[in-house]
Amino acid sequence: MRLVPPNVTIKDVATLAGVSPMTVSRVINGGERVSGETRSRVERAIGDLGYVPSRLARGLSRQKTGTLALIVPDVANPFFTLIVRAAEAVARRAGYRVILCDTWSELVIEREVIEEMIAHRVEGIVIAPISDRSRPHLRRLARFGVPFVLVDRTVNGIKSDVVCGDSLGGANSLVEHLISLGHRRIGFIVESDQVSTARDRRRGYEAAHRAAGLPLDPSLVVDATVDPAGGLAGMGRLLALGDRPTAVFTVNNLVALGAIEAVRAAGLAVPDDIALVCFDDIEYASRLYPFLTVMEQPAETFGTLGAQLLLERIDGRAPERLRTVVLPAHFVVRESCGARQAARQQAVPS
Amino acid sequence: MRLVPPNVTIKDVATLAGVSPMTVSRVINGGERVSGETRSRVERAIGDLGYVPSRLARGLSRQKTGTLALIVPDVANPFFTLIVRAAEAVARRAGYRVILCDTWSELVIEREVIEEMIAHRVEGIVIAPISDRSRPHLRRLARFGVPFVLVDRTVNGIKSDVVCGDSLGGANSLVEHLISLGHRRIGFIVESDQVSTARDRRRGYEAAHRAAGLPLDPSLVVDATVDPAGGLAGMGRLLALGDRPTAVFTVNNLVALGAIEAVRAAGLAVPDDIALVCFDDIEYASRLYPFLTVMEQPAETFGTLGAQLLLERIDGRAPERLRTVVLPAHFVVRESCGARQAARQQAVPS
DNA sequence: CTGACTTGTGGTACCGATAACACACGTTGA
DNA sequence: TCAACGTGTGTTATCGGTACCACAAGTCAG
Repeated sequence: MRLVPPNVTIKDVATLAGVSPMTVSRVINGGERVSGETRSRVERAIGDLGYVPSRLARGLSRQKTGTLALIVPDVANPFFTLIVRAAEAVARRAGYRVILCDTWSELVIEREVIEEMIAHRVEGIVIAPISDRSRPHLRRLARFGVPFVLVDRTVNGIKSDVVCGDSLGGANSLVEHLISLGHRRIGFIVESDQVSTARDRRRGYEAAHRAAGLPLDPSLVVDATVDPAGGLAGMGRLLALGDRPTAVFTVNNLVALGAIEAVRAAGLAVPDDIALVCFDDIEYASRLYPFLTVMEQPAETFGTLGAQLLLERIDGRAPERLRTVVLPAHFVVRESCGARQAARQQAVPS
Repeated sequence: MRLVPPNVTIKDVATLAGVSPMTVSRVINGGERVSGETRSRVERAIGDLGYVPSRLARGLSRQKTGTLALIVPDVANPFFTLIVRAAEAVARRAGYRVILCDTWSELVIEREVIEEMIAHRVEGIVIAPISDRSRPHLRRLARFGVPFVLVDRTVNGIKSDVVCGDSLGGANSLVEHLISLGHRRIGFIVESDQVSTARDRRRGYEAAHRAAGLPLDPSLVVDATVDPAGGLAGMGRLLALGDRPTAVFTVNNLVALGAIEAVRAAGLAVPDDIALVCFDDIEYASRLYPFLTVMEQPAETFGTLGAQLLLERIDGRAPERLRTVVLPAHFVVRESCGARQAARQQAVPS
């Protein structure tokens, strides 16, 4: 097993097959008029030399790379992982290669990554942006004429195709549910208003209160980072309130995990002392222990649709106007909200 | 906000700045002898035109891309997700860009992806291969002189740097633990012997039996796919045995989830009727519900070390000989093995 | 029989950058 | 005063492909 002599090029193949590079190129790219005999001679040469055409050269001369980028704030977040897989599958089936980028929810990295993708001359991008502060990065994409689709989050001041969930309606339903269970002081652990989903869920939270004629107590709404640590801290602050909430809504599942830890650390229990609901499911956790009452979003569909809209835009199959797809969320009642417990107690009156 | 005229090139910048393209190139790449005045003129031109150098062209002319690939069988598996994040962080800090590829545990896709990465002229690859059947793909990498590091799994017949866990020792400890709890019939749900980790864990399972003088019953070892569905099916078969096991060891965490479902579906409980242990933790699930007794592997370290070994190899800083790093696993006792329950009963004798 | 058309192939320029060398200027020291 | 050198910049060729046109040979209709 000899090492391939550094860089077999199309010329080497051409020489060995006794044809011009142009003919080799035709064989590689299929179709085109090449006689069967020549074709097989070239194919043999390719095999013998172990030739793999350079995407760099091809991209440069064709002026297109056949590559898309997929940018998310956190691949380790199961929600984004699902989006990524689905989008990649669609892109691959359409013959595109996909570069996956993780911004770690850091603006600086997001900027670098986007710049990098422009440099790579990707033909389009599916991106779950970090927040409204991503605006300059997206503007830059627009300036370069790189088509992009926003998934999960919109960005103020950016017009583009969008696939997102019904954060407002979903939050409204979750909080409504808590209210219907008799809760009057409902905490909300949420991230910065710079993130569209946080903003919308906050509006849903407020709408549900107004609809029920409940007052809005600002001290019940706390800001946090979107991870278990944020949930831990956020719930800590809520529990420290003089008049603490009897139920809490967290902006997503990871925050909920931290919140539960805080409740337990305080010697309390979910849902007995604090009822809990949140957005997004954690598939693996729910299989092991179907506990969290959640507003489940169809993550794969975000990815699938995002990629499809992008492909249509790239191919020019898309309509002129920009499209916004809002996917409904699915309410899953389990233990953490206390509804089942309440039902059981009702069924067996003491 | 005007659209950038299609493709600003180094020539456009040169013209606007009144210099040659070569000088622009010098400015872009820092260092080099360029007068301060010229430099700032060029920089202004770059800014005005919104110029971003093409990586394609640069890669082609420099004959190196500054890009690494990261290939895993399943990004949605939390274990691989952690590896990916860690490896990417290391590579990024070293100034490399990273292309992440998911093979979906399918050989065909793995082959395509590897071919694709050769075409992209990546400078090195960190790969968690699918199984021994990945051998031809890796051979091809070797043939092309693309350095690669195997993580998590080795491949028969492939020599390279490797970072893996102590599957043999870990499995041995897990099974030993079950035996020490009094179990005599211990099931094992595992994937094909073509996967090195499965092979090693099987050897550990057998070693523990031999050390304890227990017989090996082949009917207790069942093959399954490495996901919850596999666990469900595998446990189903074990439960159907006339003389069913009292404890089960599953090859990883996802399989364990399915196995638990099967136990529950049969109207039984873990650990009361069936004790359960497995490899790999699921961070999010364990936070919510610290239930599974696991052999936890330092996933991030797999990624960090894998990337480091690769970078050293690329830079020629690595020693001639190939290195194999075996990372110890960490035994975490929780509820699913029944040890705590046993301890409690012992503490409070009836 | 001839001109138009098809088929298979080659030649040349070019995609956008950089490597390697060339060269026009000071500077400097003997 | 002049050779040797350093500095800043330009020229040319090249990386590995493909687009576009040219062209020879064969086919076909009128």
